[in-house]
Amino acid sequence: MSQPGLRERKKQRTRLALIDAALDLFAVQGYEATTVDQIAAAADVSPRTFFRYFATKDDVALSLPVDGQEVLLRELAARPAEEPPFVALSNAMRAVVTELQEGDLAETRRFLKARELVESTPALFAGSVRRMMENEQRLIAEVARREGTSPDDLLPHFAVSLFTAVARVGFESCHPQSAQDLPAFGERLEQILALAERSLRPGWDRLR
Amino acid sequence: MSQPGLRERKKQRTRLALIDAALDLFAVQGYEATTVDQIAAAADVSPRTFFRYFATKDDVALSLPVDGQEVLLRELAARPAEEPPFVALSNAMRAVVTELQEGDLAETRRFLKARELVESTPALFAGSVRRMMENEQRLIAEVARREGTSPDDLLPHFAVSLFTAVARVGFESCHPQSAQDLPAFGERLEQILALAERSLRPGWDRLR
DNA sequence: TTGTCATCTGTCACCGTCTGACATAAATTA
DNA sequence: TAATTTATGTCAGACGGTGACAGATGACAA
Repeated sequence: MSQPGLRERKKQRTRLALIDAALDLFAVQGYEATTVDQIAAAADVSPRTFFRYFATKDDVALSLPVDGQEVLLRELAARPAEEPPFVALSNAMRAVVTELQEGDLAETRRFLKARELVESTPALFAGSVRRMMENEQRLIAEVARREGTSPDDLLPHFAVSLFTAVARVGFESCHPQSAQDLPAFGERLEQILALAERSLRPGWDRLR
Repeated sequence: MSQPGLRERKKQRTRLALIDAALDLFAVQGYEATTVDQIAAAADVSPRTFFRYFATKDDVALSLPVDGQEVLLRELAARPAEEPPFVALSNAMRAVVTELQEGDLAETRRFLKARELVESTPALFAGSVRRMMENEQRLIAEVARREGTSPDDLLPHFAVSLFTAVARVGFESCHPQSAQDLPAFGERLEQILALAERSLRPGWDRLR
């Protein structure tokens, strides 16, 4: 019943072992105080192998949140074309949160752990922001495609930039510890989206 | 007439020498291909001394833009209390651009050079965003102080986050090459601020 | 089962960033 | 000029990250 071969399963196992080992060590000793050698030793692989799975040290903590960005992009592409950019982005984000709630428990726990760590570690936070900005370009491209405008057009940039700003503010002071607290994510999201709606003029994100 | 002593002047000179050497080398060879040793050699100091002036390699390229952030904060504090947050932030930014136009020519040239480099180098751009986010906290604190609310309050976060998003979009595709093109900055700023005003409801950034 | 092939892994050597410690040289002050 | 700061150079080293090569291991066909 296991689609992937032994080799592939082994790879996934060491990948998760590295992530878990890193997350634990980071939580106990702090990010900077933990060396790649320690992570590799804890996961029972050579230091060189670590870098075959993750390009940089922060990648190991950021890989899960980055996957989340990927999901957001996928959900955005799935939204109907009638929805204006900001609405589509909002609904895509709602779908991501829902997906997180319905996902595997261990996976959710890992994600929360990683998020907590990233939020409280400046170096990791910086890396996270960097990847978010890279992804922002792809969000802009997708919005431009939906709206039938050029990616150089100001509106997609403006809409996406505003949306990420809103989302960032919404989640920055929301720290669910366990998977039980997860609905807090959804509530917080609705709260901040409501505030955004109160602040923005109707139809601002679509040309008339 | 020179207020600071010889020692202080010498320090400023090597500091500028390091910045100029770095900016030149970065422009010619690229950021990653340039080593700290090369920069130090070009500025005629030991590599160790480089790190006494700049904590990291990217610091040397980012120090000027970071100074700009400092100016923004100072100008914000100088705005009258009647101005709502977003207006005060806008006017503070206008003041920064004006200050840049009226400043020393060589200084302006350096700033433009650094900005161009940061914009086109992912690693530097990431560092730039990181520092901007650190500064964002101070902007939030200042807005909260002006409005007499807690820094934990959602509104200062929201207002500052929206403003930086707007500013970022406005400047991202504006690349004045020489000091002559500098008015383009101001025009671009007015353009994006007008778009923001069209998109936001009047009075959104202040409690009623 | 066996042998071939592709792929993953460990070892080694290396470069570049960044830091602590110590000695030296230069500027400041008396 | 002598004494005291303070900046700088030299040195050694930790850590992140990479290329190259060899050996181990799973995939696959005969």
